[in-house]
Amino acid sequence: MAVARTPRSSWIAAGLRALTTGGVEAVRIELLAQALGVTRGGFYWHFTDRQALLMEMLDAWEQDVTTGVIEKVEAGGGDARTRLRRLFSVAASGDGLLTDIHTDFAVRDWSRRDSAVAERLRRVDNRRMNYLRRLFGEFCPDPDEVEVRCTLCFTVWIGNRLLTVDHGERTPAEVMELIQRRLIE
Amino acid sequence: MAVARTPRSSWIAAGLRALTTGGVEAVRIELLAQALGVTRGGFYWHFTDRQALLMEMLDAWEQDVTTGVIEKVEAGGGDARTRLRRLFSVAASGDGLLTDIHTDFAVRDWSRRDSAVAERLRRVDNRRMNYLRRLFGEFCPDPDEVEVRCTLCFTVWIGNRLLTVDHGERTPAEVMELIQRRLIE
DNA sequence: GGTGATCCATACAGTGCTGTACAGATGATG
DNA sequence: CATCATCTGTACAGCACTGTATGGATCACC
Repeated sequence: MAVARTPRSSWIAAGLRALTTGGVEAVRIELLAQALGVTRGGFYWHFTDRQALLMEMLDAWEQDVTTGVIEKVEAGGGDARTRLRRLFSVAASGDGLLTDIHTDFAVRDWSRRDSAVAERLRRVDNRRMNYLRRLFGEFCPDPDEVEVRCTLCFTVWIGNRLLTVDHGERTPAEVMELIQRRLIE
Repeated sequence: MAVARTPRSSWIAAGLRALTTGGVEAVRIELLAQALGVTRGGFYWHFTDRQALLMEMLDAWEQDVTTGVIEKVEAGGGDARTRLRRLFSVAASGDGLLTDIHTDFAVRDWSRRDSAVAERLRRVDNRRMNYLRRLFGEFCPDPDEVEVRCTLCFTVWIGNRLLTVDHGERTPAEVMELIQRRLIE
C-alpha cells in the first residue's frame, strides 16, 4: 500500500475550487492538474473521465451543505432562535467547509443545463428547507407563517449575495440585520 | 443600400438567447451561426471578435431590463401599489422583452469572472433598486422600512426562481402570493 | 444592366482542451 | 532487497472552436 500522492480527494477539492470560482465550464482537467502541480496522467487513473469527477464533486458538495452544515449548527446547542442565528452565520461564512455560497451559485447555474444536477439540487434544497421549517416551527405556531418565513430566509440568503446594490447611508450588513431581526423575532 | 439579411441585431438576439439558456460559455459564434442558418462568414463583417458581440449583448440587456421594464410598468398608470404589482408581473414573465430572468442569472454568473460585467450589473441593479424605492416611498414613510422592503422584494424575486423547494400542500404561487401581500400591504 | 453596399461560404492555421496508451517513478510492505 | 499497488510523465490522435483571408452572391438604386 503506497501513499497516495495526489489522491481522489485532491482532484475533487481542486474541482470544487474551480467550480466555485469559475462555474462548471471552468473545471478543466488540464487546469486542475496545473493547479495541483502535476500532469493529467494520474487523473485518468482515479476517474474514467471528466463526467465522473463532476459527479463525485456533486456528492461532496451535497454532504457538505446538508449534513455538514446541520451538524455544525446543532453542535452549539441553544434554542431555535439561537440556532437560526448560528445557521445564518455558518451559511454566510462557509466556515470550515469545503464549499461556500459561490459553489451554491455555480451548482444552480449548472443545474439549468443538466437535469441530473437539477434533481440533486432539488433534494438538497428540500433537506435544507425542512431543517429551516423545524427551527421556525419551534416558536412559530401558524404553518403559513412558518412557510413564508422559511422561504424568505432562504431566498434572501441566496438573493442577497447576488444583488449588487448600494444602500445609501446604510451598510449591507445593517440592512441584513434589519431583515434578519424582522424574520426571526 | 442593400437589405440586411442577418444584421447585427440578429447576432445580438441569438447571442442573448444562448446566454439565457446556457451562460456566457454557451455563446459560441459557430453555434449562433448554425442557429441563424448561416456560416460565421458574416459575423466577422459586423463584429471584430467574440468580445465585441458580448459587449453589445450587455448593452441590449441593460436597456431591456431598466428603461424597457420601467416604461412598461409606468405606461399602465395607477397608484404605487398597482404599479408594484404590475412590476412583479412584468418581471416574472419577461413579457415582450428580449431577455428574461434567466438572462439575469447568466449575467450575474458572468459578472463573477469579469469585473467590467460586474460594474455594469451594479449600475443596473442600482437603477432598478431606485425605482423600487420610489414606488415604496409613495406609501411607506419610514426609510428603514422602505429599504427593508425593497431589498426583500429584490432578493425574493431573484432567490425564488433559484430555489427548488416543494412547499407541501401549497403551490409555489400561493407562497409567493402570501409573501407579496406581506411586502406590499 | 451596372454599381456599390452588404452579407455569405469556404478554406486555413492556430489553440486548448479531451481521452488513450504505455513506460516508468515512488514508496510501503514482506 | 524485491515486489506490487499507486501514482506520474509523455506522446498521440481527435474535436470544437477562434480569427483571418478572400472570392463571390444578393439586392436596392441609378
